[in-house]
Amino acid sequence: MNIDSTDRLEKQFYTQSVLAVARSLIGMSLVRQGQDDLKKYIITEVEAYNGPEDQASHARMGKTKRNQVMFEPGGFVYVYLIYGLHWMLNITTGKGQEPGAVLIRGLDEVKGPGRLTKQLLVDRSFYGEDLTSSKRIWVEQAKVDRKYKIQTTPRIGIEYADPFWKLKEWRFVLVDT
DNA sequence: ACTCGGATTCTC
DNA sequence: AGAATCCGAGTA
Repeated sequence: MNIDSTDRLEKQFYTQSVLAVARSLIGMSLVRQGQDDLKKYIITEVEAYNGPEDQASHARMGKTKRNQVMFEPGGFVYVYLIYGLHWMLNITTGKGQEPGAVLIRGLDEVKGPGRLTKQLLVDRSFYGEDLTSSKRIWVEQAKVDRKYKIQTTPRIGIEYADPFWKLKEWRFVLVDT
């Protein structure tokens, strides 16, 4: 089997709206190719962060050194360090006009955005990685048959945002049925 | 140059 | 409930 699976998601998937991408990523496989091992993890929890008007998003202050990849067309990795301790893994979305990113918060084996980057060895070296061509990380359609529904809730850890944005149900969680 | 605080996790 | 621990962003 080809190591670079033909099931890899292509550019047009990521250039959809951030909400469409976030919802669709639930149940898909996050693939991590290491030195001599390839692992696939089902994505079970994500959050959508939208353009400058979203007062919970890093894009709220416009384009900066840290968030600049959010302003590119979708399909890139956006990683940043939070609390000086944890790397957050995001996937950028949109056509390039409107910044957007989906935070990967949980996998079937790994609960928590900080824990999963630690387990998958994702750090700042992944900033800007192209998911449509990377040799070490990408997303593909999961092959396993799994019955589930998608639950939505407000996003976690954004107490700084005003209620209008804090209350938006832009967190998506896989719930087995 | 200096301050502030965060899309979290672990331990007490 | 508090600590750990870094650096980007805002202010000047």
